[in-house]
Amino acid sequence: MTTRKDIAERNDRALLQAARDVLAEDGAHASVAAIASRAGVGIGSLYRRYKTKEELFQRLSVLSLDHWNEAAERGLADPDPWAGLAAFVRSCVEFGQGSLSPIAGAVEVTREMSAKARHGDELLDELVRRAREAGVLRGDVTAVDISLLIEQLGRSPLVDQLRKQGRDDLLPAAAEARRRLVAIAIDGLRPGSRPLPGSPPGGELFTDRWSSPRQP
Amino acid sequence: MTTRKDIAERNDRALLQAARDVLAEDGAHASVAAIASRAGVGIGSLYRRYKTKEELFQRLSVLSLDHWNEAAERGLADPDPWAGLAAFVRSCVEFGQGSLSPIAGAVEVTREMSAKARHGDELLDELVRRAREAGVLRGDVTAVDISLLIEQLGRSPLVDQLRKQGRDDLLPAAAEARRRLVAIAIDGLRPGSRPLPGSPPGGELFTDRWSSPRQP
DNA sequence: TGATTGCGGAGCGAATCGCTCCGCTAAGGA
DNA sequence: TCCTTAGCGGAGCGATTCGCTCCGCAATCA
Repeated sequence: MTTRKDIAERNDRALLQAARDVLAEDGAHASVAAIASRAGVGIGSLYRRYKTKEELFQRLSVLSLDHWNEAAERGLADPDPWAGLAAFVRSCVEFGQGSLSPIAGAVEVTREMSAKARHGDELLDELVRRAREAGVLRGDVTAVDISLLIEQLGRSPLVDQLRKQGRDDLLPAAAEARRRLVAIAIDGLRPGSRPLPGSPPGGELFTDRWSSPRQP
Repeated sequence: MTTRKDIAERNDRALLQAARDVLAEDGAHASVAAIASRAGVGIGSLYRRYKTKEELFQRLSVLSLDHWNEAAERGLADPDPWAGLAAFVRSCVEFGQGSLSPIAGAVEVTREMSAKARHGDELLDELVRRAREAGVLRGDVTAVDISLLIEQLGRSPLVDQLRKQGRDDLLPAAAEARRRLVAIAIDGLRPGSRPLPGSPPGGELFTDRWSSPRQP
């Protein structure tokens, strides 16, 4: 038997996942109608849970930060420094961290969010430091590089395109191709003799993500 | 002295580059007003050159396919198989091939475009075959994987976000960080003992990109 | 200098936006 | 079993943004 509460919880989860999907496809222009439709939920139901579009996006941001931190903790708990780091990256990519970059500069950043972001930075720094000391990470790869890698891999243009064309039959193949791509990119982090171009990016790029002022 | 013709040509180049930039940031929702504004050109001037928005996007697609094919020819001309492949990928990423995926399924695909796309597929296949036979490419990396890698790296979320926040001072650092990221991803293509997950994607995924029917 | 080219942007109708409100279905209580 | 009511879906609101047209005016050519 499905109680009211069950339906509500299922709808809420569907809404959050749909919001991530639509954000990944449409970026900052993602509309609430598209999110509700993707979730298979009426617009009215969305607005009973979230007073405004911004409130939904803030909730999404907090959940995303929580996932980042939990994944980093799990990675640190792994005795193998490389396995821990790789699992962290993979988890963040699969969660869809990268799809949130369009709203990172658009939502009001609460004190809670910037505190969690700061903590997440520290955890990633530790993951990187541990992997580098163990010699399983390219010496010139920084935490900023990994953060950007996660963001860059967050979207799946091919999956988006196929879905818009209604080629649902090819979606599994596309998802698998994407998984291979992520594996390739992660392998690029392992030690190699080829130096990366340019100087390592400073911390300013990283810590600024959730704390910089909104565009007026 | 700047003649009328000079101004027209400069404007046309600015429009095409602006279109790529805005497409990378806003995806399929990119507006002509945003493109013209980014190019520093009036909307009227844009519409004298291109009758409709679709015509601009088609021109962009053809230029993109041309660049792909020329970059692949240059890569094949390089006696070093790995250097040729890496230069091809880097050139396509820098050109912004990835930013066109939102319109690939939206514009009317002409016979000319699908012919060029088919030729581009053959060139990439040859680049991959050559590199693999030379032993400078992971044995389980396919042409599809490389095509997806180019598409995935085509956007630069961090640069977009910083620009929207008006942090132009950080743009050079962000661009450099992106260059490092591309280098990391390309390095992942080199031979390694770690097998990629899943089975190699079939050609259906690849050749379908510019030839599949439009969504009704 | 007069003719003319072509640039920039105000403004058009149409489409889409975020959001409100309400009829109606179906779960809960007796 | 039947009434109550929680809560879902979507029509429709005003505001905004869309693609695109048209024209006044500055700058170039003859």
